[in-house]
Amino acid sequence: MRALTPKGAATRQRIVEGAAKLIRDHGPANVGLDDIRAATATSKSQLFHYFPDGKADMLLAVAAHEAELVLEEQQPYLSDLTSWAQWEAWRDRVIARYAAQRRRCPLSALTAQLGLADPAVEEIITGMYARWQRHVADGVRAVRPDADAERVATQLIGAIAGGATMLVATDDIRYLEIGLTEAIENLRRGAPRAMSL
Amino acid sequence: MRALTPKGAATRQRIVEGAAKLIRDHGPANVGLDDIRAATATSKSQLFHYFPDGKADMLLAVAAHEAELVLEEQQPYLSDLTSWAQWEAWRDRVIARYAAQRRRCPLSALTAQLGLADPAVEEIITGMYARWQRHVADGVRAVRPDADAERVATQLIGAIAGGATMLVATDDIRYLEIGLTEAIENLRRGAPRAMSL
DNA sequence: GGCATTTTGGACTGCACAGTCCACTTTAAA
DNA sequence: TTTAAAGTGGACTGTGCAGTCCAAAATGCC
Repeated sequence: MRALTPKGAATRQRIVEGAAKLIRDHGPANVGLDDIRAATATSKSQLFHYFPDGKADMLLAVAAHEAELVLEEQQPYLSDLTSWAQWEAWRDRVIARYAAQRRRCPLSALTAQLGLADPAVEEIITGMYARWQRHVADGVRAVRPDADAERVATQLIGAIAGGATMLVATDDIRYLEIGLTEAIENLRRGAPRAMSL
Repeated sequence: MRALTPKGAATRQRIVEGAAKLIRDHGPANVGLDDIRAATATSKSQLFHYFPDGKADMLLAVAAHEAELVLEEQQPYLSDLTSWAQWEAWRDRVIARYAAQRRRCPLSALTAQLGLADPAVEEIITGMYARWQRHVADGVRAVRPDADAERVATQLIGAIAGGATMLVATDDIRYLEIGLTEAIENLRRGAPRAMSL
């Protein structure tokens, strides 16, 4: 797998992006290797050349790719939540992104397909959430140094996850709008300290 | 499909419950009709006798069954959120239920498998959430008549959905604990009115 | 230019698994 | 007790699709 020539790397990239698009459009369950082959102008042997462990291997690469996009699409705000204005811009970006995507959440579809049992999948997902939450916690510390940043960040990530889940389930963006808005509002007006459950 | 004798109804029920258990344990993708046949002591012809449209038909019945359970397991609290003590008992029940289930969320797994494209699946899911949210909104009106009950209920359902999603993704119950606790706390101390986004 | 390695084409294999078929048995109503 | 309908058993079929194989072409290195 090492020693990829530029040409090879380009092909591999083409496969990942082509597969990602197909999966976004039709769902992982409805996309076969032949579809990917056709959409990316490749042959069966190429697919297995770049992903020796087969389809699972490939979907894993697609999942990693999608996870990366999730965070990238929140930039530059996510890395710079240093003012309430930035927080609002971030919130609007997140809501707009999910509103555009509607029910098509490639990442949740992929993980459901691959199964969290696979440690590699789990690593991708938990890693992404960890980075996401770290950025948010940094932002909390910037605007509310007295707050329990980790707790607030946990609440915020949970609100987004819930909004996304409900969006997929009911095609209604309000769960995300309300959940995220209230959570930020909550942070803004008070400063929740660690408390017992 | 009408004219089910008691024996037939029992068999059908046995199939649904047996399939539900298998799916909870192994995930819908890893359960075939032969597994269900073996686990429920039935034959292929019985499966298709009771579910003429095949596997999808059967998984639909399983999904409806699981959706029913989700609400039932929150009773009697969910229908009687008339005091803060009841609210806390409800919260504890919800958290305990998900803590016990850990990553195995049969409903999300099933819907991911069946796809929300199917109107029958969507009906089951949206119907369940609608009933859930209605109960919660009733509870809000009982303890905070001045609050925007629908908005608060939306926030609460979103927090639970997010907690469940993060539990599946990261095997960490704190998202649910914190999200639900903060949302209730938020309701308790203030009374959010409708506000512009 | 020549040799090794990477990249590519596409036919072929294997099988898991949903779905079919028909014969047999049990149930229940008249 | 007869008989029509519901219930049951299990072998069989068809196929969609992941994965294999080998041979040919392009590429890179000395």
